[in-house]
Amino acid sequence: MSDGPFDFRVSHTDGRARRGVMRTAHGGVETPAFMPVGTQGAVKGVTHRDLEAAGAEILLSNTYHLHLRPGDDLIARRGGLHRFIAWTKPILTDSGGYQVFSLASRRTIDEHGVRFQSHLDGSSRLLTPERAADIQSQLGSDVAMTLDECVAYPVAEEIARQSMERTVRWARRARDRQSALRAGPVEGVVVTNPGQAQFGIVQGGVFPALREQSARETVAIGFDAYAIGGLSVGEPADIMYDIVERTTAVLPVHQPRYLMGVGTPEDLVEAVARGVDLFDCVLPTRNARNGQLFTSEGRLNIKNAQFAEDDRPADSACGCYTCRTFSRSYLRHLFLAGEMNAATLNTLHNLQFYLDTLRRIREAIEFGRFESFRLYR
RNA sequence: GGCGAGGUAGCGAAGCGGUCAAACGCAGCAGACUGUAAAUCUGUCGCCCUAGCGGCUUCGAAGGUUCGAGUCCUUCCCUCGCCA
Repeated sequence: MSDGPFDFRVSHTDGRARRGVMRTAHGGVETPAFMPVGTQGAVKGVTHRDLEAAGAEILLSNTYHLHLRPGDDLIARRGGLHRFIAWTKPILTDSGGYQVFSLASRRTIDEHGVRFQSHLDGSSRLLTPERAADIQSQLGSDVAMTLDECVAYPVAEEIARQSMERTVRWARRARDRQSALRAGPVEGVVVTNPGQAQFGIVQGGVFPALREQSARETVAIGFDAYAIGGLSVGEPADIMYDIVERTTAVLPVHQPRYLMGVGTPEDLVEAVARGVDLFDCVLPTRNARNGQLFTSEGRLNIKNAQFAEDDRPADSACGCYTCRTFSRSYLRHLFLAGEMNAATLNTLHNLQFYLDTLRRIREAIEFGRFESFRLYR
């Protein structure tokens, strides 16, 4: 585990829900927290200023994508990812493990690592646990994720087992590599953030026994926090909730739990109820660009003809710039006209909705009202 | 007035005797999206319904040839271009 600035303190609990603060080399994050996804060093459609105004305290970015373009060497020469993208708050970088899943048709995998055929120029790119750690060291994110294998759903138990066991072995290698990077100079690798933390990732598909084994063995390696990966890949929600519940039960209570890639607003509430502290998801940003708005009254597809002459804001309970200023009628027009403002305004709103939801979750936990919030929000 | 090109579903545009209610694109309508190869993708898109290799009415108009016509013939109407 890190002896750097990384720290996590739980200040309140309500049932299994926890409210706390996660400290990193670039500042603190109130948890439970939602991390907007900025894969390539930017959250699509909005500025950093917008993100801060909406209350974002931490961004997620991506090892694989930044390695391919503009390259982690270039970013290291710029002084690291924070300086390069001019974001002063915490950043967590995914390892490229999700690309093992999403780019399954363009990669081969073996014990050594994953060989990708770049989607940009077709070149062959090898990502190993060590390489992913090196790249993230050069990026200098506040939290580095270990390289894992995210398997699809459904998957046979034996396949899930082999994959999970390999992910544990990879976690060990990633841990050793980060320790080496911390212990002294490593040829060809620049450490742009000495205070970088490292999270291990639990896998095991939808099989409780595999999840428990994965959690136990990953915790035994010793990380700053633990993520639950490989969920929300197509399995029913109640299965996901069940796996989350069984997994958090095995994870240390004094360290953050991060549910990767999740989810819908309801997923977030249900996961917090099961002891999760961190989330990231592309839903608010991607769906915004595709015309779907998350509101206090459910999802709303701004493209629908029923909004053509609707003068109300997207969500009357929302205080974001979009909702304070524009009508559904205008938002629909912008979207159908292909104006890029449509993507921006929709993204602004969806992120505000997500960040507000987490804010309300934190308040509810703090005041011991989480269970009623969960039921009646 | 002469010569030439052309009139196909909301628009553009294929089609050159049967498998055409009619390719394809756009527009329209609806849906999907969960550690971002996504401002993307899917379905639908003449009318009717019990929604089916179902019924009905279409391809400028009217006649005709043919077992069968959006596709061939005749006449008419209308657009566009060039020449008078």
